[in-house]
Amino acid sequence: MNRKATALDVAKLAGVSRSAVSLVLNGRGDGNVAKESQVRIREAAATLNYTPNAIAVSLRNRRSRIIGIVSDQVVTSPFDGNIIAGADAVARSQGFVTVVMDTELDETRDESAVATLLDRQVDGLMYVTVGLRPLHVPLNMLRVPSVLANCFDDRPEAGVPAVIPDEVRGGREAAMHLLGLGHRDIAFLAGDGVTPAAPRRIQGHRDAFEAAGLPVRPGRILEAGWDIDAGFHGAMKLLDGVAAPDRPTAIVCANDRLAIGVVLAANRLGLAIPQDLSIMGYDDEFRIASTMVPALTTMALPLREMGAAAMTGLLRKLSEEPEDNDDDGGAPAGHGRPGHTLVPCRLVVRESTGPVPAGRT
Amino acid sequence: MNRKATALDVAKLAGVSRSAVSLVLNGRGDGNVAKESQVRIREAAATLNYTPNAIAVSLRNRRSRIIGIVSDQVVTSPFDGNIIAGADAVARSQGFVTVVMDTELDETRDESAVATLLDRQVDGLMYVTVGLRPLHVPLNMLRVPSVLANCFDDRPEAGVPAVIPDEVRGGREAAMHLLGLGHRDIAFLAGDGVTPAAPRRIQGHRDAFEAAGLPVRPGRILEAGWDIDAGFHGAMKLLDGVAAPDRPTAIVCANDRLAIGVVLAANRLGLAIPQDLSIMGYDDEFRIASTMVPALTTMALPLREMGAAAMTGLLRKLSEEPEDNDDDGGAPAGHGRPGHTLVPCRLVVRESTGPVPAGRT
DNA sequence: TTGAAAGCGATACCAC
DNA sequence: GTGGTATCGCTTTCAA
Repeated sequence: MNRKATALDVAKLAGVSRSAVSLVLNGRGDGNVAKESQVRIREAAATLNYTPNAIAVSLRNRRSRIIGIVSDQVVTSPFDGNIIAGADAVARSQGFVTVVMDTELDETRDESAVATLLDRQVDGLMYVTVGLRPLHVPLNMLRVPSVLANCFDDRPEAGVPAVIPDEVRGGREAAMHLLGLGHRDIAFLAGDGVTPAAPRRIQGHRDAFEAAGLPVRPGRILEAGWDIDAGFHGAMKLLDGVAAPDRPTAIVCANDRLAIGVVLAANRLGLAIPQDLSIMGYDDEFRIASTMVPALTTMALPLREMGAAAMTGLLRKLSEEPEDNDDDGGAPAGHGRPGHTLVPCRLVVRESTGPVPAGRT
Repeated sequence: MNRKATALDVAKLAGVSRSAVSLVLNGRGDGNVAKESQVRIREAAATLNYTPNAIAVSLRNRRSRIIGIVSDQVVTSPFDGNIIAGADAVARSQGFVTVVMDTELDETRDESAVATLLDRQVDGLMYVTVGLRPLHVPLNMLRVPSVLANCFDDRPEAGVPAVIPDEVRGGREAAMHLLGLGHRDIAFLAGDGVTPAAPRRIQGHRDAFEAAGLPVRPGRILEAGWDIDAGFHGAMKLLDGVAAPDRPTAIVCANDRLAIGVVLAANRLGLAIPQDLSIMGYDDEFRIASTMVPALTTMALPLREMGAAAMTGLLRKLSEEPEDNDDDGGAPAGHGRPGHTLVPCRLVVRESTGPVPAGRT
């Protein structure tokens, strides 16, 4: 195989001009090019294994059919990769290609990543983060249609639409699951107050109790961190040396890793799960929640759906305003703050939750 | 901000020709353009916020300074993302940009991903996989300089250099760590026989025993899978209902998730770690191994280094053969099979391993 | 129905 | 030292 064939090669082989080749291969042959020539052109293209040079096409058309994705650390961390998967699937299905640049959480690289992508003539941009968080949107993102996935503009007027999980509802439904199993004393191991996910999940938790007309016992909401050891120590604080009637009968964790820590603590204290203690995770982390012993009941983040929704909205905007710039950004479907699309989480019931122990209802 | 400035805009503003602009901005001004003009050109470029259109440059130069990375599922899975991080860091440091396409393990997308990247004029290609494995190299990869990271050509003549972890040595050093602590009865929970990582780690394990002149007890090597539940059940098989003298005093796991399962089993059986049982993981999975309770001693995969080594080799090849094609592929540094660069793993000692229990030496 | 020609934006050669 | 011009590969308009 030598250098790639060009449209000119195809034209020569088919005995026509470059224009004819272009027309036919872009589906605008009928009515412009003789049927016979069309066949010859297609044959020639096939034998030469011709695919148009995307660079030249981009230069000519001033559009590249590339969507640039800036990731804060989605690529390099173990989390949330499925947002990109969902986005990419939608893009591909519409003939777009995604290009991912990861800044590894270095905010000084934000603008340069966007600039690089813009220099490559991306038609649109998407910013994806690990974990829900406010984002200082790179200024240059406003130059092309853009969307945020798992993050939202930290400036009030929010010009860029955001697709985020409905964390409040997730927290609420997690609590409702346990409430429905008869639990009344439920603890919540939160992450930290820094990222907005934990507070929202807690908010939902409180909402559920309020709706049920039940009180949340004081000291039952612990800011613990996000990792296994944090879950372990949080659980020990709640359970170790505490008489049974004063122990929570269920613990909701702000993620699955915390839940692992809680299970480790329960094991060490000789508490059976879910007979003595129900445990819930959050995230449905891949091959963690489902393979834990016992398998974790958890609230699955709608990562794929978020990515797909964000990309769908972006591509819609692209096709609406083929060449223009700043539209007034009509609010996309969904509720919550304008410009924020909330995607619901999914309750996944497995083995780590069960009915409240007898005598604790 | 309107449309981007072009070289022509800069030229006009500075009162010179496009050629001068091009020369100056590419550092070839001295000796070609008057000092004075140079200053004016730079000023004009700055005020217009000019950056060259990368698409146009690529078309003209027939090189894009883009390295295409095809990932089997590195982006979308939680694993091995740091290979890409390491590769990207090296590429960026040399003025290259990486573009990642993830096939989500769909091999039918391999060729089309490569083709898409080739159409975009990538200067080189890298294929990255989750977990060490043989790869049926997409034919089109041979059209530009390429490299494999964490995988290797499944055809013997291996035209494409590969950078992979030294799994045999990793397994050996893991065993040596435990041997050094006095353990003599060490079990190995392997993944599956399908992926080459587990067999190689086992090989290293056996090598260490042989070098120490010690036997590996029969039944001590279990093919278990890769997940938490597999580790749990494997450990139960080794430990549950077995009299102390017949229990292994240490268990090496083929990854950290298995180790979590083993810890869960040990907890349930009332075995203290590491007093009664030492446990080792493998991978040093991010925020898993280090936050386990107890924190896991493990063999860290050199992901970043692998990515960096692969990219370094690729860029070197690019600069050596600026425009040509097929070189005869001199073997890169490293040992093992020619064209395979082995990167050593790193032993990380934490709390889950300790001296052999008294009486079991 | 077809082909010639004008760009898209930048680079590099070659006269001046 | 400088600016005109061909070229990269493709699309699209406009005459013939």
